[in-house]
Amino acid sequence: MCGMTAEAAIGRRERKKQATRESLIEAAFGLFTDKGFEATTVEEIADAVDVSSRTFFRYFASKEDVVLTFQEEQQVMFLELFRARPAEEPVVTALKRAAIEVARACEEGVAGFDSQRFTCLQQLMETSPAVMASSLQHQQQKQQLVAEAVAERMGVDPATDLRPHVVSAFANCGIRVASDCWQQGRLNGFGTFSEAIEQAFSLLEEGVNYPAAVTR
Amino acid sequence: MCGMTAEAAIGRRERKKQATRESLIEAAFGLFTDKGFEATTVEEIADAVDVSSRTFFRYFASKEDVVLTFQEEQQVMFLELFRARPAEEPVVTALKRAAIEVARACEEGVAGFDSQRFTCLQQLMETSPAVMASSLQHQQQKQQLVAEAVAERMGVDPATDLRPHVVSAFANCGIRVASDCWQQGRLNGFGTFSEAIEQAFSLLEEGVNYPAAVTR
DNA sequence: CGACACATGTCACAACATGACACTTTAAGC
DNA sequence: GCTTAAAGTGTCATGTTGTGACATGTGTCG
Repeated sequence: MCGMTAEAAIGRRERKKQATRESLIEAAFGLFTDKGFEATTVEEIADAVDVSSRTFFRYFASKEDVVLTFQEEQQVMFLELFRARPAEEPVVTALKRAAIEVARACEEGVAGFDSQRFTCLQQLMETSPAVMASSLQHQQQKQQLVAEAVAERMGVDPATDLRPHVVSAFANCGIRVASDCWQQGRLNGFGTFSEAIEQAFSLLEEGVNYPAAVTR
Repeated sequence: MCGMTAEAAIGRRERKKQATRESLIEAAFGLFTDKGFEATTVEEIADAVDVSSRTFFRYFASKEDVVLTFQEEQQVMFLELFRARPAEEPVVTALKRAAIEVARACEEGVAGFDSQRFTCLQQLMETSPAVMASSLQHQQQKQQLVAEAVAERMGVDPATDLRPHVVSAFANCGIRVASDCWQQGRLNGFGTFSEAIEQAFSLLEEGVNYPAAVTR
């Protein structure tokens, strides 16, 4: 540990790769913010970083893929936090706490979590159907991992028990709904994203099978 | 009502349009089933019906759009059935019953609901990410309508209350999870799609905030 | 230094999607 | 019935996404 950072430990080639990758993301987010998602072409992004379009597709499978980078990081963090929750906590409560922590990180912009990009991603999803679609799909795909973690915590077999899948799907939904409603300025009074998440998951904790006449 | 069907009441032009549209769907599903979604080109579909590719895009906004036709119908039926549920039923219960009815219709192939196409759609979603993505997006989009119906039933304002949105999102999830797990042959013993739906929604009715040790 | 692996550029190409314009069929008015 | 407007379709051109093949440089390691 002679003061070498992890960055310096790896070779120049790897460093360059990371650099162009990061540059591409940076350029992409910039252009998307300025001109919108569909209006900016892959060629423009590549040109901005001075690489060929072909190279862009060696880093990202599609134009959508660039913006999902961020979501991927969120997902990883979420899963880690969830696994770290104390075992005594009921499942949904643990999921809620984990989700809130991620939301906070996004808001405050902790360690690599750029809050500006977070906002940008939210807006892109609203304005661009393509981004929305791939975001949903990505989340859906990652949901499988959450289901496994949930099953482990519950001590049941995810291959035969429906419950962990249902729970993880609902967690997904909670986050999505909170995000949507927060974006649209719903939630009378509540401002932050994490508060929206809190609210959505609390409903799930309490149960949602409301009778026809709702008074509370 | 001199024996004229609704079909004959409209003009020849409209009839032809419906015919080509239906033919396109038919041809598309056939080719998708045979060769898979990505492997069949729009041109092939168009050729099969003897129209130009350009015409295809006058009927459907995209290749994905063809397969979503069916999902759209399901959605419409679901909303109708939900609205028709007795007011005394708790919300989630009503959603469950409606979902089960739709599932039954798909299985049995009632009135325009071809059970073969239903199966095909399910498989396409599993095998083709593009289909999955657009399906998710379509469902997400239609969820707004369900939220409004839920809000109406609950007697609350969807613009300021988070609950109807959460509930409709969860309903969506329930259907999705049931579909996925049913496809993958999970659900020890339970065979039909409607039974899977039943199971998923029942969990939601009962509440899902399970403690760490699950015994039941 | 020299051999090798890897990243990138260039070229070619297929498929999706859309705009513009011309042509035919259908519907509607007199 | 004839005319005229509207709607559907075909053809052509074009832009963008995404991928395969091959050549060329640049980094890595012995």
